[in-house]
Amino acid sequence: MNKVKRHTITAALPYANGPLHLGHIAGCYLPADIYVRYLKTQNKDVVFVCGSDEHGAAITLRAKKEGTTPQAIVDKNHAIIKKAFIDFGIDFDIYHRTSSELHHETASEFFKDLYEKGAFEQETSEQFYDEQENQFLADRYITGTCPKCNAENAYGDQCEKCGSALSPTELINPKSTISGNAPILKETSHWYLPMNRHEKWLKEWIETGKLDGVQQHFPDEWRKQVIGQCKSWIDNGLMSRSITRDLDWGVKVPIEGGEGKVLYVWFDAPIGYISATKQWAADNNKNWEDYWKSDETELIHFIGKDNIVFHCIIFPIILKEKGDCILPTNVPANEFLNLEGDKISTSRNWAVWLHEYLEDFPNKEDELRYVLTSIAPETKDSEFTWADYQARVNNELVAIFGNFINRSVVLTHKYFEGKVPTQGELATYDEEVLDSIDIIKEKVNELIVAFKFRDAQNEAMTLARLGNKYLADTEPWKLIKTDEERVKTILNVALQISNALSDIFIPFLPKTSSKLKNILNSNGLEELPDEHKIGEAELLFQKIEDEAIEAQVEKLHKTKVQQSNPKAKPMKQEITFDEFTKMDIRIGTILTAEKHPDADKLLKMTVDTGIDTRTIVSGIAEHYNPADVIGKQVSILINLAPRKIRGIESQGMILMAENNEGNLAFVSPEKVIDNGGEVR
RNA sequence: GGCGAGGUAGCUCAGUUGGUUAGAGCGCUGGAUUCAUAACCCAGAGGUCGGGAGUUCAAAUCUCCCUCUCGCUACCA
Repeated sequence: MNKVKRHTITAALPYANGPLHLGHIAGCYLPADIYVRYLKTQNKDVVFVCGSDEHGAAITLRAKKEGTTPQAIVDKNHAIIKKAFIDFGIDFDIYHRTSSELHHETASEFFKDLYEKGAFEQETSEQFYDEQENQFLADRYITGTCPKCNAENAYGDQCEKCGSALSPTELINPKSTISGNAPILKETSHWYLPMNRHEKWLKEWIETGKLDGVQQHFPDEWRKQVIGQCKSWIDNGLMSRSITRDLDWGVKVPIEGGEGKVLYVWFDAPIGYISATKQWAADNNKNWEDYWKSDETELIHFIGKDNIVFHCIIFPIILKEKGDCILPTNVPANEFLNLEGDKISTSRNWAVWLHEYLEDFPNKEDELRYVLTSIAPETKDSEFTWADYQARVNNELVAIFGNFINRSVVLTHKYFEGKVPTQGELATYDEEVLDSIDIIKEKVNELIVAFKFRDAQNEAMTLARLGNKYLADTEPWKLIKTDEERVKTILNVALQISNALSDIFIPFLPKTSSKLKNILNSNGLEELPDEHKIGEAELLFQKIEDEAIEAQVEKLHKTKVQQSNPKAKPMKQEITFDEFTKMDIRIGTILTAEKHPDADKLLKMTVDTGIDTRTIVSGIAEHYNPADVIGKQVSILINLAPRKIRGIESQGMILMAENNEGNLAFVSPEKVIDNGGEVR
């Protein structure tokens, strides 16, 4: 690529369906913010865009459930998220939203343009339709029994109980969530992005960094897991993906035949980066096209690993089809952040919410930034624990950084009335220390540019460590009795280090940096001049007390307990006795059991039902070893229509009880019953 | 099952194209010190680099097999 003149930095658009947790912050917003703040210290031309992703069926569904409008839902969440970002100090140039008029316009134009270029294929298929409401039902508007785990109220695209991805037609007893009626299948037409057309250039672009023969990025600079994941996708063959939906909340499909349809969220959301840039450009007298269409612009997407396919495959296809847009220069996706030994989970409420942290730890934004950067999941999943948070704040920020500043400032006040003492003749040691300031700065910069923020921050801390060592080695508190001139030089050097720290930490700890600059009275000063008056000593960081940490751990576990003992599911619809007697449930004995040869979760069993011996395939391999189930008496639904599962016909269903954690147990008779005994 | 990424000191992590006694920060132990938020400074202990086999003069690093964790994916009546 040509010389980089400007930078377009994006951070994944948060979904306006709930608040942000620490995983989001560590995953993309904090690294993006560090990178951007660094670029700005270098006076680079940079725009940092983000915004709320406000479309999608999940939001309309929620609105319905809460008896409000989708707009009200997103207005509320947009405000919460935006405020949390501002309070925390993520410094977007613009935090936009996809429900804005400008975004609709932009996404609409994009679609139309690509449509006219023949980038899409139209396909007709059968989809569920609610006759009473006269509308097609998006995946999320259909619930039914999950075909995988039998949970009630699985959505048409996903079962939240077992996490399986579904398609609506797989659901058992599908129901429209709008009218409650059973939907019918009806033909509808949608547009698809035929991604297979793009496999060849994508593969070359990912693997070699070349696009149409031009070096566009350097794969060595990309994270291994990003390249690996992309190759995996491409090598498995890219499928056509539908980019429209029958829904009325979203960006309207702007072409003939598109009535009643909107763009699917993942098509519309990344374009949000562009519409945000447009808005920012309009507000700041800039030309947005410079930031998306110039090959002198570096485009960086900060995301979590769950977003790799969208940013490295789908969005690049869209951008390339558009013709005049640049492709991302790098996509430094982070892995996941775990919490206290478990995955972060919104549904189980196993999370530390950003807005709650900001309330519980006022004015400790930088402490959280420091810890999250120290443990950033850059190369593998990492773990946040409150004990570690406390240790890092107390042992590193307080003891090393804060302490060094405090001792330098206190000594200056004590001996020289708060004025920077004149630098006398420098000893070799002084020169070495002063030289290492620039060396460390240079190293930090190199690491930031390579997206190694964890290492970069650690390198920055070495300057504070060096400062402490310098004071310990030179012992000005002793020398003051014998050699005041020497002490002047020593403290001058210590203050120059302090000042350098205020610069070097700008990207990582912006609030601390400006606090330090206030203490040193050094805004805009690269070096502190002789006799410069500094402010009073003030602690940069406070220790985190044990009680505060214990309270957080307790809070976390308490909310989890609440969630893991939810109320039992509501009763299903009433049925008649007749309907009940249709089910023929018998006691049977498992005779043989083996793992299904082609599936991990399935056991193939033969059972004696008293009537016959038959084969049943059941998804319990993760809960039971074959050897342990042989001989067990179980309840079997024997008149269920046979069905082939992964190549083997299953003739009935073994009844299982399931607890809140998804653990399974056989429903067995309390004493031995003859095989074939009826359950009624 | 397929694919991708990981498994390195108590904890969080580095280890570039294979090369001398495997590193950092924190924690731990001991020492020194008092300017400083019992902070800082010095020293030390601590690792058969997930397990096994192979290639090589030489393997944490390359190859194969196994195993565990995370993600994507298939299967779950």
